[in-house]
Amino acid sequence: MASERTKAEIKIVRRVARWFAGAARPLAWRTTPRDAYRSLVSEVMLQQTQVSRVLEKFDGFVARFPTAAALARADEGEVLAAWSGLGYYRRARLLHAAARAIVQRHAGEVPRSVEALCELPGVGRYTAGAIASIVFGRDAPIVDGNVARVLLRISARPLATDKAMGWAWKKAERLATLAHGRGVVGGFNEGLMELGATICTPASPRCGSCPVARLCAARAKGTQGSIPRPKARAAVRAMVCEVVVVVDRLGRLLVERRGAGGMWGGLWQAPTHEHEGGAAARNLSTLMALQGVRVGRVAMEFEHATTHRRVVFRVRRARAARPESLLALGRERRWATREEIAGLGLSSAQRRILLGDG
DNA sequence: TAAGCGTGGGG
DNA sequence: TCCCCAAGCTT
Repeated sequence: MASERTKAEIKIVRRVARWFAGAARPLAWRTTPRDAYRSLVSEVMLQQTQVSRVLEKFDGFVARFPTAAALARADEGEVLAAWSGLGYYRRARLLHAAARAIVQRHAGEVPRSVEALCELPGVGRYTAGAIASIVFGRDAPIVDGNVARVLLRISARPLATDKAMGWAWKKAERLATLAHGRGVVGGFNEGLMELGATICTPASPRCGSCPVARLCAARAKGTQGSIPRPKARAAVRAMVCEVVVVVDRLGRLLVERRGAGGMWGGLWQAPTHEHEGGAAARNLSTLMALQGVRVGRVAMEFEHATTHRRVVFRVRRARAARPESLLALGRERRWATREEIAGLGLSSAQRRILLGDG
């Protein structure tokens, strides 16, 4: 005999799955049948990233790397270039490592179990559950920001998303099992996310179009607008990037590769010196002067905001008299034409500086 | 555990 | 203009 809670949960499962069957947006990775590799790529791209941003990159990425084996064979530089502009670049390197693990440990086939998926680099509980349930129909829950928000509202729990993840996973687990028993776990899981992305949005949820509005406790109390509670704001640090765009006699530009860790890890840039600003700041123009480059006045300055930093880019231009003298110092450096630079992994700010885009 | 990691669009 | 964020993962 099902409890009242279970009866309500069964209704939620049925209505969300049925709604999604008719309301799913036709996205590039929603093929019939689903392809595990394409799902993996899309799920990693979608981590903390909006669908509209991913749509701009997904087709190009899977055209260039159509299988896990093809991705595994690629250089890391190629992968970062294909990821260029998407942000959170560590994901690209982890996805590359995941493809190599799939080739080495799973004969080139994306594994089907949550446990095996979780062992892949860059694949956590959410991504593993999404692939296991949506592609392979396994009994696995998923909780992302959308799902957490929808479940908090349905249960009228006034918590911040990040404080409610333990509760949300338990709730999602019960729901997923009920959905699995009815053969709709993938459609239910993805439907819950789709509901959060398109109807149960953070601001101004469209309850009039929601398939579970009559089962929603927050809706009944009118509190959906204040659930979830806002998260604590991340501290934002100020930073200055002193950049010199150096040109040689052939019109090529000097570029260097950033170290693997930290912000924009592994990406290419015009020679850049970062500091926190203020009186103690060393200046890249001084460093370049020591290397025989005469640096002009600031030619371009702009601000670039990230989640944790507010970065001022201060760009100077210079002409190299002895180009070879610049290559040995510090980071990996090379001279490159504009066409070559366009094919490198660049942050959006450096793309703007080096190529004038954006 | 909490901090670190990007981006461009929307309110 | 400014602040919020969006299909998280790693260390």
